[in-house]
Amino acid sequence: MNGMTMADSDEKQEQGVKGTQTLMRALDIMDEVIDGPIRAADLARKLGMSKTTAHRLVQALRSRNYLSVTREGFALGPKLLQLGVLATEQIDYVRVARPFMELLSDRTGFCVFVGKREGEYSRHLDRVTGTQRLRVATAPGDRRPIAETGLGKALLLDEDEAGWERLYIEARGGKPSRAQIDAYLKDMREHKARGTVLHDSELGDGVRSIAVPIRDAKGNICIAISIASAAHYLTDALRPGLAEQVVRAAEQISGAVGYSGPRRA
Amino acid sequence: MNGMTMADSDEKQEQGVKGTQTLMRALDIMDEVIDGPIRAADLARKLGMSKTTAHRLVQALRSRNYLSVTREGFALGPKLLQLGVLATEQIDYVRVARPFMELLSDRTGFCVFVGKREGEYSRHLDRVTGTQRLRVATAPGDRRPIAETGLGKALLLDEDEAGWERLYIEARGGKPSRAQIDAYLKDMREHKARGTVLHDSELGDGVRSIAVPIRDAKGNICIAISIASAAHYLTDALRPGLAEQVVRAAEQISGAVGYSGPRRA
DNA sequence: GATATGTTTCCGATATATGGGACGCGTCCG
DNA sequence: CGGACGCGTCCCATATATCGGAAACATATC
Repeated sequence: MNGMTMADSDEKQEQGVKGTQTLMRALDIMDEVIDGPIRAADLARKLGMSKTTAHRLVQALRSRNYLSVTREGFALGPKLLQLGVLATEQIDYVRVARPFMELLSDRTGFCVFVGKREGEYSRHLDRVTGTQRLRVATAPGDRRPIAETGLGKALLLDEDEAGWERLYIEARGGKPSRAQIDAYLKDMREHKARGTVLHDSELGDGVRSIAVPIRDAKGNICIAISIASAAHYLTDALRPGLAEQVVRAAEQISGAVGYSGPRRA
Repeated sequence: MNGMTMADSDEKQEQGVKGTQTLMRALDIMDEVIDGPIRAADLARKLGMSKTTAHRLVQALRSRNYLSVTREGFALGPKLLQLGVLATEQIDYVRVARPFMELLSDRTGFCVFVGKREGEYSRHLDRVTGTQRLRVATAPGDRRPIAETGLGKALLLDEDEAGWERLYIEARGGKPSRAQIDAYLKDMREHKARGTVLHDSELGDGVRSIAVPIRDAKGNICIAISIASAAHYLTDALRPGLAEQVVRAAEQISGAVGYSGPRRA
């Protein structure tokens, strides 16, 4: 159809590893099949390979159960179910997140944290200390009531309001006033709508943070990332721009652990 | 170092598709990585390929996020999380099961059914009519109380006893006697221990069935398969051999939808 | 039954993957 | 401290595994 004939003119810059054309093409096929069942002939057209090649690769993938045959063409195969489940067990969120945390720290200069939920607590898993003189003391391994940290709030964004209220009361130990609870809920609603948590420590130590949830392949919040510093540095003026960067980092990490958007079209 | 040199003795008979050595080797690597993080050099040894080749393939897979690098070697990558989830949505249990149902029907001559659970009911999804004159009337789409069919019982094997009792009572509409309930529970315990459901219809129509659950990649029972016929054909003498065959079919289907055994070693 | 679209097989030329070997690096050990 | 070892990385000549054309076959469309 198009001038695909010979003129692949410039190289694809994403070739990456040389000597793997076959593999790469096969994986290209997998990527196409992600979008739903597709016919071998269509694959050949879309990927600019001969019908023969498409057919050969597709058969190979099917013989290994990476693809399955359906009435409407080839679909993702059962082997992927197995691999998916096993990958879940092998994935190390911290290791995946590391490089992105470092990048974020480099670009902002702030301390970066990731943490996960442990029941009513949030557990800090990893930290990248920024370039700033003033450091936030929280160390990996620390556990704090989930409702009272920025990271924790981010982990709670999918929770319902009853959950927020319950966890807030628990975190408060004593019994907060109705007004306090309502203020907290209002706060959380805003965070949720924005997808970003802007947090000022209630301990009066002037620590501020910006936290964003990270979602796994199933769309659930699995960990959260945050940057934190003294309010003196993390000023209101800077917040929007920084929030933007944290969100971007969170999106990249989400992608790297298999998240593929709110809902596949 | 070891006698790996040349003596890979017999070829793999499962080469299947020709002209895909690279792909096949890459997928062999994936299969090795399934067993846990592994070093590139070990892959080369285990799979009888040169270090160079192993390295090249591994890099290619990593560049596509099918593998990730960890301290202890290469592990399953985030892309598999994404593919796993999407495969779940694309998998069509009925289509996967079809060929196995036909095989089972051919070999036994009986009617074969598959069905899934719908709350307190079991829904018959597909049927392969056997060669026998006498046919079981249940058609795809039919819904029966889950506790009163063989297929349904197989779907319940993972349920706890309280669940069994509740569903049995519901199925009975009226209130069964304590003795009836206990008999039912005893029955279910036996089915569960055996992994196979031997069912005689309580309607007095002389219909018998043998049902076995099918498990998905997570190990959960997702559908069940059964053969059914008149007790006149499906005699006590035949039962053990037939049960064996149904179990084998169920195992194959389970494998085809990603189940990888009770628990990976 | 004729046309169109997709699937499968076969085969020779050549682009492509292969493995030997070398290098740098970190670690273990005497 | 120096040497041996294991691992990841790179280069390159070579063998061969891979590619695509063509055509038989299968199925859908009209």
